Amino acid sequence: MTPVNLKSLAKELNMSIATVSRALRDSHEVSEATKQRVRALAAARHYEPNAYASSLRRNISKTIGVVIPKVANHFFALAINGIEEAARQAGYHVLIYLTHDDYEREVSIVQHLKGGRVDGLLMSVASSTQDFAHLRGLKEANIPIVFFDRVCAEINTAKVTTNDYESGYQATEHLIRAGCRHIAHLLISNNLSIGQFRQQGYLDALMAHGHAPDPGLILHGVMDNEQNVALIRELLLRRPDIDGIFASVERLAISTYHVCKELGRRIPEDIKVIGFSNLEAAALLDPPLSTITQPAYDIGREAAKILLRAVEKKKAVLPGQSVVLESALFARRSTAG
Amino acid sequence: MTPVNLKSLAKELNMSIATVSRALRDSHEVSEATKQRVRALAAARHYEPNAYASSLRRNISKTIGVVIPKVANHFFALAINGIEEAARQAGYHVLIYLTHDDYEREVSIVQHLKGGRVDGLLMSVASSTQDFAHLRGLKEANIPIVFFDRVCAEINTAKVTTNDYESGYQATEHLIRAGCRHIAHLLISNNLSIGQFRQQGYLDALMAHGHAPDPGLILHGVMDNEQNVALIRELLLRRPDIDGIFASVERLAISTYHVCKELGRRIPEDIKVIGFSNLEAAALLDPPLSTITQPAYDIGREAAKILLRAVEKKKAVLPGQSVVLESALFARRSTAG
DNA sequence: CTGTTAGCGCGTTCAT
DNA sequence: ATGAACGCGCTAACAG
Repeated sequence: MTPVNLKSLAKELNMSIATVSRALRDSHEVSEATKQRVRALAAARHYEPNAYASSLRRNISKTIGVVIPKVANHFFALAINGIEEAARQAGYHVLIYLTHDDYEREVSIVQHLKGGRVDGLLMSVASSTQDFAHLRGLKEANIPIVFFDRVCAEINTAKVTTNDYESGYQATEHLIRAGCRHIAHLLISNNLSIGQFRQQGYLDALMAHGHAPDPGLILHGVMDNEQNVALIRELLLRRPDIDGIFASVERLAISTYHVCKELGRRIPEDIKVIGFSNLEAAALLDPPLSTITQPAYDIGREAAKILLRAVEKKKAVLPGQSVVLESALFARRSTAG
Repeated sequence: MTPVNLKSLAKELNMSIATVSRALRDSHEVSEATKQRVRALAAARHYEPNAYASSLRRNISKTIGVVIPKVANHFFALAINGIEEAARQAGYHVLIYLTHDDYEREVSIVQHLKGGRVDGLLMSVASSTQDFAHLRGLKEANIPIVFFDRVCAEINTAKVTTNDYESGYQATEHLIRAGCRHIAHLLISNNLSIGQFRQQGYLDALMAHGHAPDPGLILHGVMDNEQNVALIRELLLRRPDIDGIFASVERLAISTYHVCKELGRRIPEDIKVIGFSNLEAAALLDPPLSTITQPAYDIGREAAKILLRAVEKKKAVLPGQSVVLESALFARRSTAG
């Protein structure tokens, strides 16, 4: 099995390696006749350039890395879809890394990536991440980074998010208008900016409509879903006055459904529910779940395009622009007045 | 910004590049003292080896490619999760490529990958793929491949699937036992083996219980979901005797729900439904959807492990072993007797 | 237009 | 136990 590379092609064609290389890259400084011969043989031999040799020489990998907490989550799956699309169109490859929301793993991944395996990085930070030293080093490594959805405020670079504050406000206002007087807010307890924005929207909407925020109505969920179910059950039993729930995370909305069924609390008659969710089947739930749905595909695509633009220009540092795409509110029977 | 590489480290330590390289690779032919010094400086300078130089030299990329139709699908998302886990544990990187069930794209991707960018390939073939020439070339390129879920029978290599025939049989039998007399089967019309296996299970189950298979009850869906809804509507109107539906694909099951609601056909009173689905929220649908659920994470993980074992052994060709994992049937209210 | 030469950063000889 | 030298496959600078 003789290897098919520039050298073997050049030998068979009786020309230099450089000429073959130029011909295949369609250089203007090579005759059309030569190009034809080279291309013909390359096709016949099924020549494929060695990506690593090329990367090493040009110091460009034509690869971007995507670091996300998880992939078994409709939001991230759709985002990857958008990222892959943008990357493919630009001739880039996509490396996937999952942090599982683990800080150590995130650090390890990012550290490794500084070795030059990727030309740029797309990232949604892990919820457990608080120290961002590992991200600062990227600038020195000449690797631009674009955050999407779960951004890191401390790093000055491009960010693509959704209008989380407004969405939280709208969701809460929607419940208020549907007649809810005691609206609980379920969120995952971490230091992610999106959670904070959504919560602030919730709080401000309450205030704007003359409802006094009640700390006892805010439930901080955890990673383990079993525990969340227990926490929600406890909350609903402790506060039977709750007549509305705004879940900041899809999983908490789903768990709310389970608990309500268990406790015999009817949705939406007893409690109205709305949640952040990208669940396709939300409309088919029993009852249908009202949702705030993020344009996940567009977020991924937009973030990738911004990154690739920077990569092409060899800009290691991106301007701290913040692109905000809008989520959509789908009111369904779960919040019917 | 002086680059941090073996050369710069060697210069600063007053030793040769070779020694630094050996020390970092923990070679036994270098003194412990030297190792300490090298490692200390490498850590201080945040040295990361250049993956491409290493790959070029060793002819090993420590990277596997995953080629799948889509990622915004719970099955594939979970599979990637399993793949990434196995890869990470073995120190491998994961490149993702989406075919969108397009044959041309699949060929283009596979062709490109022959350039040596990956050490191995995991693949679920596109539904439109009929010619497998592009896959045969992989053996010459020394790239082992493992198929999962959507396998290619014509290529002799390892495959990881679920027991699709048995699942189709069980699903149908479940409907029969629930009292259904006219069971329709919805599948996506393509040449994928899984669809054929599931259909055969359906047919055999009917026969085994004395039901004569009726071609008029088998609906071949298409890619476009709008059309599927129309086709299902037409089928239910044309055959009001249908009292059971076995959907071979999640999306068709969901569409069935929509059509039934539209036509006022109650589930499960009028029609009982069961479908292949990895939808987490299936239990919360209205009414709950009975499902055949594949162990997607395990499929991905298992496939990756088999591939990585071959990669480590530099085996370009894998024995044609077929690993079959079992799906689980979750009977819910949608098929209640 | 084409050939020669010189690396990219690393791992592996072969010396010593 | 360490260093010098070569080459993986490719691209770019410089000749001619």
